[in-house]
Parts: sequence; C-alpha cells; structure tokens
Amino acid sequence: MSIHLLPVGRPFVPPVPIPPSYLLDGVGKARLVSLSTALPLAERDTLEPLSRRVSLDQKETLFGQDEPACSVFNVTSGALRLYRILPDGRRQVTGFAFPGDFVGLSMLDRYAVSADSLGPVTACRFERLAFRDLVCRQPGLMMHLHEITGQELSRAKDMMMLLGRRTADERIATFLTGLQERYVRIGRSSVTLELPMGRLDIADHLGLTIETVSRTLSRLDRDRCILIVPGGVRVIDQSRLDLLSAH
Amino acid sequence: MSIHLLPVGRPFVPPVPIPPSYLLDGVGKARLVSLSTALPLAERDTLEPLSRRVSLDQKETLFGQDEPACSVFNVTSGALRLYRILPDGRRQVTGFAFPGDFVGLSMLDRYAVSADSLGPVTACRFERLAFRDLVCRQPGLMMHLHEITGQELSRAKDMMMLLGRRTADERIATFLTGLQERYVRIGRSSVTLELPMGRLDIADHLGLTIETVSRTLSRLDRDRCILIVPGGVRVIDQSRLDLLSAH
DNA sequence: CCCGGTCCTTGATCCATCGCAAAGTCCGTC
DNA sequence: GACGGACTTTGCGATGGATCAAGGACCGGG
Repeated sequence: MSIHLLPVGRPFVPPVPIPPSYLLDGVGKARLVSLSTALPLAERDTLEPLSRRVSLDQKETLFGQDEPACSVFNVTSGALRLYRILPDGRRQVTGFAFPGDFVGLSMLDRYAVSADSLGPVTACRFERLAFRDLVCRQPGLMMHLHEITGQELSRAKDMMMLLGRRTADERIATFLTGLQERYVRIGRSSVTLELPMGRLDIADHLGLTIETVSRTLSRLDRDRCILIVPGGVRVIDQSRLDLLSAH
Repeated sequence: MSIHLLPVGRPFVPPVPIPPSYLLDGVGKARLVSLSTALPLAERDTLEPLSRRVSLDQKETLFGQDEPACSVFNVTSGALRLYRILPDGRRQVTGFAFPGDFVGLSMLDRYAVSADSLGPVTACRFERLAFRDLVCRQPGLMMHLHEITGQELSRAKDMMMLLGRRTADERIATFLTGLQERYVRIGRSSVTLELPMGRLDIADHLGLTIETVSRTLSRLDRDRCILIVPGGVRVIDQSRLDLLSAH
C-alpha cells in the first residue's frame, strides 16, 4: 500500500512546470492530464494547455451540488467522493473519482453532485466554456468524452441494479471487485485493496448503514474471504467474491 | 376503493394520434423525430432524413442488453421499458422511454439495457454508424446530444438516491411526480396520470415488490392523496405528494 | 354469458437490515 | 505515554418491506 502513497509526496509546489503529481506516459514525458480512460495522446495534448492545477487537502470541498458548474476536472492523484444529500441529511454517495477520472464532464449548467476530497487530492481544472469550445472543434475528442460519459451512465445502471435488487453481501462484494478493477485499470493493482473511504462512505454508497457494512465485512473476514487490514482489505478468496458480485 | 371505479368513465383514450406516430411541430408540419428535449428545428431536420420507422406491438423486444448496438432510437409514440436482469431473474427497470426520448444515445458498442414495448410503440431508428458520422460533423448537434445524455446521467443519480436512501412511500410519490413532470414536458399533462406500465414494472423500477407497490398505492388512495383509476391514478393532494417526493 | 388467464389487492407472518448503545481501535497531540 | 476525538465493531432488540397465500377484478375469446 505504501507504494501508492509515493507519488503524492509534497502536496503543493506552486509555479514550477513539473510538480510531483504529474504522471508519466509511456515515453516518460510529464503529463498533467492523466487519462486512464485511454484518450489518445494527441487528444491529451490538446487538452493539456487548457488546464490549471488544483490541490485539495483532506476533506476539502471541490464543488457543491447545484452550484453553477464553471469547471470540468480530471483527477490526478488522490480520490474524490461524489454525493447528494437530502434536506433531512440522508446521503447517497453516487461514486468515487480516482486518478484519470473526469468529473463534471456532462457539462450541465450546474453540478449534479457535490464533490470533496477523501485525502489530499490533485486535479486538473478546465474552465468549462473554454473546454467546451475546444472540444466542439475536435469532433473526435468530443466523441471520446461522450463515450466516457456513456460508460459512466452504464455504471450508473449497474448501481441501480445493485441498490434496487442486491443483498448486502452482494453489494459489498460488488463494491470490492469493482474497486479492484478500477485499480487494475489505473495500474494500482496490488494484493491489498486500499479503501481510501470510510465505512460510512461505503454505507452511503451502497444504500446500507455503517453497521451493516461493518458486520458484512467482518463476516467476510471471519469466513476467510477477505482479510481486513488497516486502510483496506486483502482479498483471500477471489472466486467467492466474484461469485457474490456476479452479474 | 370500488367507489372510485364508478365515476370514472373511460379516461384513458390511448394517446395514439392519427397518423399515430408523427408529432406536429408549431407550424403543423409532420415530424418523424419528435424531440421533447428541445433540439432546435434545424438539428431535427438534419437527423430526420437518416431515420427509418419502427413499429412494435405490445410487449415486443426492441433490443436486448449486451447485443451489439447497431441503432439509436427516438421514441415517437407509446412507451418502452428499459431494464437489466440478473442471472437468477431479479430485474431492475432502469427507466421508461416516452415520446421524444432517445434510447441508445450513449452509443457504446453494446446496449447497456434491454428494451421492450409496454404497448404499441413507434420509434425512429438511426443506423448507429451513420448517426455517429452525421453527428460528428455537427458539433452543435453533438453538444446537444451530449447534454441530453448528461441529463439522463443526472436522473440516474436521482434514482441512486431514491433506491439507496428513500422509503417505499417516497419512492412511489417520487415516481408519480416524476411521471407528471415528464407528461407535462411532452404536452400530455392531464388530471389523471396514466400508468402504461404494470405494478410489477413499477416495483422493479423502484426496488420494491409488487405487493409493496400495491399496498402503498392503496394507502395513498385511502388517505385521499391519490385516486386509483383504471390505467392510472388521479392526483388529489398534489402538495402532499410533492412533500413526500421533495428532494 | 361463462371461462381461463393475467394482473392486482389484501392479510398473515417472516427476516434482512436498521437503529441504538456500548465497547474497542487507531492516531495525532500535548 | 496518556488523553481526546473520530471511526469501527459488536450485541441486542425493533421494523419496514419481503414472502407466502388467498382472493378479487378485469378482459378477451368462444
């Protein structure tokens, strides 16, 4: 797990062109926009000059739901929590954003969710209108971004199925395997699955209570399916987890 | 409840215009593509020549989940049910498509859901690749379609909140007021709210069982909040419904 | 007008998950 | 190295919605 913490280093070195959170592409060139979603290099190069760095400390707000959406973001390091809250305080965490993920890509006038940082986060900020104009001029790029939004929509439908029809065990298992896959895609796969979010965040993501999340994880641990370790879990019985999360 | 059946004649003349699937725009011209989502006329005119009519009978399948997505559709009349099914038969109805709604707009390689008709349906079919090419050449149009997808994504997040955190009463109330709004937007608003889908569809949409849906509707009826009528409901106490569905 | 099928409603009971309360753990700070 | 605060775990009892089991309403066809 300590490997993952390495690139974060000093969180903020302002004006220098190559701060710690720049990711490297295959050629070793520093990149501000890190697109695990596999935007072609040419498109990344188009976007890059438009961006400004943003750094967030732990638990800082990036933007709030219904605020005028004046920026689009691409996460560089750390993780964001995306959520909505009802007037009475009930919360639904709609998702988490990891390095490479875009946030606010649907470019509506107002943000559909609130976003804050789980730990220290760096991201690229794009001024929405400029982003929009640029993208408008590059149909290929726009198609790619549209496709990314389409994938997010498909995942939203996975979530509906999960929230509407699956049991607590299945929700937890699906959550864990889903995280695994995301980590693999951003090259962070490892024996231990890091859980940068707390139990309450998981509960509010999966439509459960914190107690049910805790109990379910404990049971999976007791059954030697996973091993609860500080900061995450280690998957012991992958096939059982896959079975539970099968869809 | 039997009282309610007395005074209500035949309130739901099936909303089939003649010729059934063409909608009229302000000028009275017949249109194949009916875009309640307010695509500018110019953009509709661009799309129209690409489309082919599709007609479905009751309960016919338009496409199945994971099938290669070779078409994009725009519903003209009737309503579609969009859903996913787990291997063991549990179903999540992710939504319903009404006249003006696009289906398959995210243009992934495979359909993210299955779609079938609740009653007779007509729609415009666009060959996906041609649609894609055309749209690529019209950045403004593509932005609009992207925005529509963004709105769908936002509604998907509403659904997550609903499925993850709201009570059965609230789910039903939210479902009803949501339908009201959609009907208003397509100019179908009326005292009685037509429910073209069965109780089981509502249950599978809201993450409930058919019994809970039936009981909840019955209770709202008993409490004089709504009136259950054949084919739909009449809203009696709008403010209570709005209160329950408040977000 | 009756028959059979499908859908809807209602009652009785069950159970997965919730809600509350009390420890327990971790971690940073003084 | 002990204190405080935030988070997590666990036990126990409560409950909203599920499940099981009858009926009832509606509808099309013969």
